[in-house]
Amino acid sequence: MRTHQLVLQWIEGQLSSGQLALGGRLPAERTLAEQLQVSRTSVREAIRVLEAMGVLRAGVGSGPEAGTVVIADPTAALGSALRLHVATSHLPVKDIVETRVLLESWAASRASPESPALAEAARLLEQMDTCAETETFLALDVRFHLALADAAGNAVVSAMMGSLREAIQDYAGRLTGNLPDWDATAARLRTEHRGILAAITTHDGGRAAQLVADHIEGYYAEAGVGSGA
Amino acid sequence: MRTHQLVLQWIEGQLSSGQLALGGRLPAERTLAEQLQVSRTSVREAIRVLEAMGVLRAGVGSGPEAGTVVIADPTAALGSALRLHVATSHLPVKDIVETRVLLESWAASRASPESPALAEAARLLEQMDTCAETETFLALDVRFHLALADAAGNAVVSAMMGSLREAIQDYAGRLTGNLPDWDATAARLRTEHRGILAAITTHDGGRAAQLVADHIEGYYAEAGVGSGA
DNA sequence: GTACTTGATGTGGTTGGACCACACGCCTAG
DNA sequence: CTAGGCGTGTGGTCCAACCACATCAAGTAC
Repeated sequence: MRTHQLVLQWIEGQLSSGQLALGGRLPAERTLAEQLQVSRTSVREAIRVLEAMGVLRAGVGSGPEAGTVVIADPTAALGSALRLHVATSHLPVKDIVETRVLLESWAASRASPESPALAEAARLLEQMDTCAETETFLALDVRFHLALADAAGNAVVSAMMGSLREAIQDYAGRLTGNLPDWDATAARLRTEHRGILAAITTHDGGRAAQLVADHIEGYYAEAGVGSGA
Repeated sequence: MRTHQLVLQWIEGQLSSGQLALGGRLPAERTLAEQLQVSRTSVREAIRVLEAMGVLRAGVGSGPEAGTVVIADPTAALGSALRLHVATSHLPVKDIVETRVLLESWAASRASPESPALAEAARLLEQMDTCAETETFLALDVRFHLALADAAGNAVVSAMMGSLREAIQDYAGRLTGNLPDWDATAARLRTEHRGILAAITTHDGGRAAQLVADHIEGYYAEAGVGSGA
């Protein structure tokens, strides 16, 4: 057992037992090193790993923002992991898109019309109507789809959706340049978004799922996947 | 930008550009530190992160097994990340099981009867028939379900399935103790497994998906979820 | 009395150097 | 030709020191 793994186990134990909860602060690195009878180096390596997994956040200085505190950002961990494995060409982009369709369709079919996340999605749609710049539109589009996923009320699906999005963010951004007529595409996206929202609010989960699948696959098809770009 | 993140970027760049591929070896820590003009500590922190994400594997000593080599184990990264966030009570086990049902049902509906993974699944079923010990049976059961997921041919879904399984492994193991009659349960599981495999080989994806969903949910229901255990 | 300056304190961030355990492969003694 | 030992290179660990930063308290000027 390597030393930093010992520290990892200790911290995970503190988390499991509830002695270290969300928002809680880890002892200072030097203090923790002395407590566990290991070097500060090993403590830092463990903290780095947990930081990469979205469990901790390290802040320098003094005061409430400083120190190493417990956060909960599953998306960060899954996202960078997926991105890295895409970089090694061992997770095809095709599979990521396919998985996203699967998760988001399911989320749409399960989304509750009364969910606050769905209200947020509706607000985002309104903002997209009065939005001219492509970049802003795309940012709102991302948030709309994430809100849609949240509306299903499954934290794991939400986290995975967010991480999938993050993993192919650069890729999707490049695709936008392939579109022949952005204004026409944006108009179509707006219409489809409204259709999805309408299907959910009328409790037609099956139709919502189908619309989401068509929406995503249609975009990637138009933006060049499969057409040589 | 913190120093170790610089190293992370460099390595990710090498991976993206293909100059560092699966099985390739990273320069020695001391060498890399000199190349990038950073301390060995920072290099090591970056390597730790990538190791936790299943991208690198560090080995001491000399020879082919030594050094820091590129691997591809997306499951490890996603699994430990999910497990940690379950520990912080921010990913309910219920959501994990629900997601597993979703992914595995989809995989069953998409599984190709000619897939090598499906043949592997069939072999595992035969072994389970001639298996007496509970522990061995459960180990084979895990491998059967993972093989089922692989048969869909989507690397992302496979990785996520594996990581979900890993994240709740301890939890599921504890559940087994709640079963009133293990032999009866094992017999039922065997029958259901065969039914799933039969549905796939007869190209009845819809039925396979439904059987998988019933199979998983039935097990958790019997083992105590929702019945106070 | 109030407002500003200044220093003490504590945090993570980074570095260089040192030593250890390990595994391989050469090289020598038999 | 064989068997053992030693050199070399790898990651693993630890230490001591220094830096940058943020806060807070004491002190000072007004």
